[in-house]
This record gives sequence, structure tokens and C-alpha cells, in this order.
Amino acid sequence: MNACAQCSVREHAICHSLGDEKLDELNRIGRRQTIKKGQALLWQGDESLLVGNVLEGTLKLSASNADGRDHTLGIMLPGDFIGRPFGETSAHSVIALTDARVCTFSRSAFDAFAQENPPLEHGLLERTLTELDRTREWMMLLGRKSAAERVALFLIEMSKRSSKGDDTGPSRKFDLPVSRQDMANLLGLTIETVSRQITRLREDRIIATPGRRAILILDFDALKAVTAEC
Amino acid sequence: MNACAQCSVREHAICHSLGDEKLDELNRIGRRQTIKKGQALLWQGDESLLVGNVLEGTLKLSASNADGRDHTLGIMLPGDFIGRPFGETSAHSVIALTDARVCTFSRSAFDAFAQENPPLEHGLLERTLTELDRTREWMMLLGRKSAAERVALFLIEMSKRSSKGDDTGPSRKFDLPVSRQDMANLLGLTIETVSRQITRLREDRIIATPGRRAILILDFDALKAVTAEC
DNA sequence: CGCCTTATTGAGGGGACTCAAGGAGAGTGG
DNA sequence: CCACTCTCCTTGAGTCCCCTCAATAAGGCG
Repeated sequence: MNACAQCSVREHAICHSLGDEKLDELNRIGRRQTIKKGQALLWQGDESLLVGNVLEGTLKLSASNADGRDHTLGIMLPGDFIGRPFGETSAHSVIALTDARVCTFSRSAFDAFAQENPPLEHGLLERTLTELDRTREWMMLLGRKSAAERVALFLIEMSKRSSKGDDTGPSRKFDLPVSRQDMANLLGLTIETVSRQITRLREDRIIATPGRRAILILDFDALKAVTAEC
Repeated sequence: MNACAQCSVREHAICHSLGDEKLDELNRIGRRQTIKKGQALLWQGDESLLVGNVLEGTLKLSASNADGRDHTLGIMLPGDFIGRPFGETSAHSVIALTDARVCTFSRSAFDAFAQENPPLEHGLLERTLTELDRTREWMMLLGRKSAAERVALFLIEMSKRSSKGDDTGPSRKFDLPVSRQDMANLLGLTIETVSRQITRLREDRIIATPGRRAILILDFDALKAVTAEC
């Protein structure tokens, strides 16, 4: 029985470029795996041993430098591709923010499989190019935007991503997949600054926070306006 | 006569994965082109019409947002790949910082050629993955590092890149390919802050500045130490 | 309830920005 | 060769935003 056939991310992951036969072959080198919140799937600097797809849960891509400060480089949600194919070492760590399920492959087996399946490589290339564009957008945020803009932009982004699959547009109510600390690390701010910005948005009646992780957007236009104000 | 055979970046560009025959074919859809300093090769938001390789000179990848602030996302040197294959629009602008020569392809022709030449796509994928890693490193710089660290890191990076091809290690003396303003845009700082940091490094006898754009590293270890200090 | 983690709020300081003026080259033309 | 201009860079003074340090509050869970 092919586990891929009923895979929850079948349509969104890189595998969707493969036919049934090839999918079967890929399935044979793959392995479903669960990770507990806080556990690492990959360690920065370690040998790059595996790659894979997120099936369920949220993970973060993060890096820390010599003096201990660490920075979250991205959030990985179901359907996203994890890991660094064709490389000796993993440049960043991948850590589960919630309990998660992933579908992993040994890097060497995946590399070999990819090289023999141009459509898969092509899909991976397109995905990587898109990710590069997105990362560069984020660079701009880190380089030039104020704390208020960063937080507002993050909320909008999360609102969009949490409604993935729906056609109702960005959700007005959703749960943040990350803690304040993770938000701060992602946005290049401190936890206190993030908290203050959230408070400010609540005082201005732009958002409400019905729970610790919950966000309810009251005035979407006003939130958007914050992202562009000087 | 195949212009690629004697191409200055033959060994460093993506083309090196191709055999003579395929190279010839690629050559036929390519076109050598010169751009004057300040001219744009691609405009952010425009249709993605071309891709190519840098042959000579320096270009920058940049983006500007609604309120006019703009940010340099990367520096492109000879051998680097330019543009966004397989995409409708160009997410960023590419602008010449010096007079430059590039080898360009219409995007559609390149896309078609790439899809038929897996080794080329594979090379492009590896390159894109590496670029993504590098961009993420830079994100960390923008998110977490002080002005002093940013400038020091930039000088080290430029020292390394300017000695490309040599085996003498990073050059101690080199010319910056960019203006102070470009440095500031790249590092997410203002021109004044960059200037002050350079002055500081000179006062501390870590570097000397024998000319407007020239840098001479006097104490490499001290410079490295700056990149990691708190 | 008590403990622990996570989030909020406050006070104070510092690093980078803003605004403004002055210098230093490179190129031009007399 | 020297004024002149233009651009790029440097330096200074003052301000503001975000960080740091510190205390308090709010959940979550045994």
C-alpha cells in the first residue's frame, strides 16, 4: 500500500510532479517520522543526513552565531520542503515548534533519486527559486522596516498562510503557530518589543487577542496601513 | 566560432556543466551585451524577460518598497547568474554599479533549453540552493548584528570575493566595487553610519584607506574579532 | 494551590538615524 | 595650472527607537 497516495500534502509538496510509478519508488526510500515539540530534525553544521517534507505541525529554520544570539530564518508549514540536498553540511537547524510529522529521505538516496528524475529536480528548482525570492523580501523587512511594520507584516503573512487552501481570503481569526520569543527571533526584535507592538495594535482596536496565541484582526485595512507607514 | 569557448567565466558560470555540443546550442540563443553604470537590466515588477551571466563588472540586486526606501539584496560579480527563470515577473531589479558585460538569454528560450538539459537545471539548482544559504546568512546579519559587525563582515566578504581564483587566500588590498551608499543599502544602515564605522576601523589601525574605494587590511585577525564581538 | 513557563509592562540607556555642514577628489574648461 | 562644479564622503550635534534590565501578571499543569 502506497502511503503517498493518501498523503495529506500530496498536492502541495514536491512529490506532485511524479507519476504513480515513480512515486512508489520514492515512497520506498522514504520514511514517516514524528518529532516532539522542541526536538531538532537537523543541526546547523552537522552533516546533512536527511531531507523531507512537512506533513503536519510547524517547524522553524534557525541559525545561531558564535556569540550565542540566534535567529529564526523561516517558518515551515505542511507541504514545505526541509533540508539541503546536494550539500555536505546543513547550514541551519530545523527545530519543531509543535509536535510534527514529517516524511524524510536519506539525503544520499534522495539526491540519487532526484538526479534520475528531472521533473522532480525541476519542481525543486522552482520551489527553491520562490523560496529565494521570499527570503529576499524578508531581508528587506529586516534591513529597512520598523518594529511596528515588522509585526504588522508578520500578522498579515500568518493570516494568509493559515488560510491556505481556503478561497475565503486571509483569515480574520487564527492562532499563531509560534511563541512571542519565536516571533521576536524571526523579526529581528526582542520579545519585549514584539509584545509592546501587539499591545499597541490592540489599544488601537486594529486587532484583538482572545487568547494567548490567538489573533483576531478587527481592521484589516488599518493593519495593512501600518506596514507601509513611515 | 563559439564565443563560449573563450568565455572569461566559462569555468565559474552555470554553463560549465554542458558539453561542447550543448554549449554551442546555448550559445546560439545567447547574446553578449554591455550595460553602462547605473543602467538597469531588469526592473522589479516587470515581466521577467531575460536571464543571464555576468561576464565583467559589478551589478546589484535591489528592491524598493512602497514608501521609497530601497534596499540592496545582493552584489553580482562575474560568473554569477542573473534573473528569475520559470517566473512571470521579476521580483527585484538588477542595476549595473559599474560598466558591465553580461551574456543574456530570453527567459522563454532559456527555460525551454533548461528543461531539455537536466545537467544544466541541476547546476542551476545547486547554485540556487547555495545562494539561498548565503541569503539566509545575510538575513542573520541584518536581524541581529551591530553596525560595526556588519561593516567588518562586509569587508571580509569582499576581500574573499575579490581574490576569486587566486589561491593566496583573502586579499589584503582591494577596491570596493560599491559606493558607501550602496554599502549602506546592502547592510541595512545609513551612509553616515557606514562612514563612521570605516573611520573607526582606520583609527584602530585595523584597516587603511589609501583611496576613496580602496581598502587595505592591516590586521585581519582584529577585523575578524570585530565580526563576533558583542 | 504552588511551580514553571510565557507574556506584559515600566524605567532608563545606548546605538543608529536625522539633519546639517564641511572636506576631498575627479572631471571640465579657461 | 588653477578656479569651478559636482559627486561622494566625512564629521558633528541632537533625537528617537529599540534594547536592556527588572518586576509583575497570566496561563498551563502537576
